[in-house]
Amino acid sequence: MTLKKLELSVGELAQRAGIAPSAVRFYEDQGLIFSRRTSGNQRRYHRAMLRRVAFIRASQTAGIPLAVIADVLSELGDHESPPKSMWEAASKRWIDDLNNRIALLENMRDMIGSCVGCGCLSLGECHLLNPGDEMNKLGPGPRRLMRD
Amino acid sequence: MTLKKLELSVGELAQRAGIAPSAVRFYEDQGLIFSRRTSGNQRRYHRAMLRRVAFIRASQTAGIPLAVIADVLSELGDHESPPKSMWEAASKRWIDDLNNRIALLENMRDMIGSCVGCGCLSLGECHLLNPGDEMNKLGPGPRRLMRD
DNA sequence: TAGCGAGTTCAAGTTCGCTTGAAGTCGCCT
DNA sequence: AGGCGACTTCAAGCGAACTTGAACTCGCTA
Repeated sequence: MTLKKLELSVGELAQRAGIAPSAVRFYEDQGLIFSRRTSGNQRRYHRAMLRRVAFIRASQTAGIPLAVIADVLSELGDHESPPKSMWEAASKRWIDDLNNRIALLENMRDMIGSCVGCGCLSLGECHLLNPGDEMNKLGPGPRRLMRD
Repeated sequence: MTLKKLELSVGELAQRAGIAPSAVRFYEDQGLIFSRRTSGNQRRYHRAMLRRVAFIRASQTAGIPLAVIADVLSELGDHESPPKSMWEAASKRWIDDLNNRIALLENMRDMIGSCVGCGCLSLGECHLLNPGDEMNKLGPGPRRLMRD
């Protein structure tokens, strides 16, 4: 019946993307998405923003901070057809990062697995708890799970 | 020459664990580690706390929030020989969680890999950006990368 | 025993990723 | 034309994980 809208209000985008309207505005403030305004100053989002939000959420799920997502997204630009080379570079960045994070988690998991039942928190022979500085090097600062 | 100390001050523990003294105190406030006090009210940590801090940092690196770490650690208790069954349960919890997170990251990576060069942020055929609700289901709330 | 680097507490500040609230405006349906 | 739900901005608040600063005390060394 109704024909497919190509512009969405904040509330519509929010609902269809599965996030709160406040989050949509927040993302726009942060330069992650953009909109045009109606004569009455209301936001109107192109349907493409749905995909952009999906990309943002997916990236977040992988633990990538908004600032980094914004960075990649801004390199992609506001235009409709982003340069392929840019997207390739961004993808490489993502993948390298994801691979690092996956490796870390796998190490954790395997170490914990080998720990089961050893009671190692009070004994001395666990290689999770005596990792020879490996872990210390990897996560020194505050909540820096990733990035540079 | 000097014999191995079995108690460490805040600063010593901090340095040897590779974190700031303020972080050490913070962890103690949060019940992640504990100490005895000297007659002059200064903290003295048992060497075992080094391992505990290593464990905390390792867990954090895997993206596990302090509250959860504290939870597991408190179940393990302050005593020297934690019940094996408890440690097994905790390990299972960790491993399940890690496996979930690893799967998520691998999906992300593979999707991005298959995206290289497709320019999909503006085109319509990318399965990263049109994941059929998969991703939306997985990461709906704010920064909830994990937990329950 | 004096000095001073390291320790103490407590309150406030910081970043991230939003949410909430107040005060007011828009736009669509009847 | 009126009504009311959805929109607007701006400021403040929140929880996690710490850091910073002020004001003061300890404890080891010379």
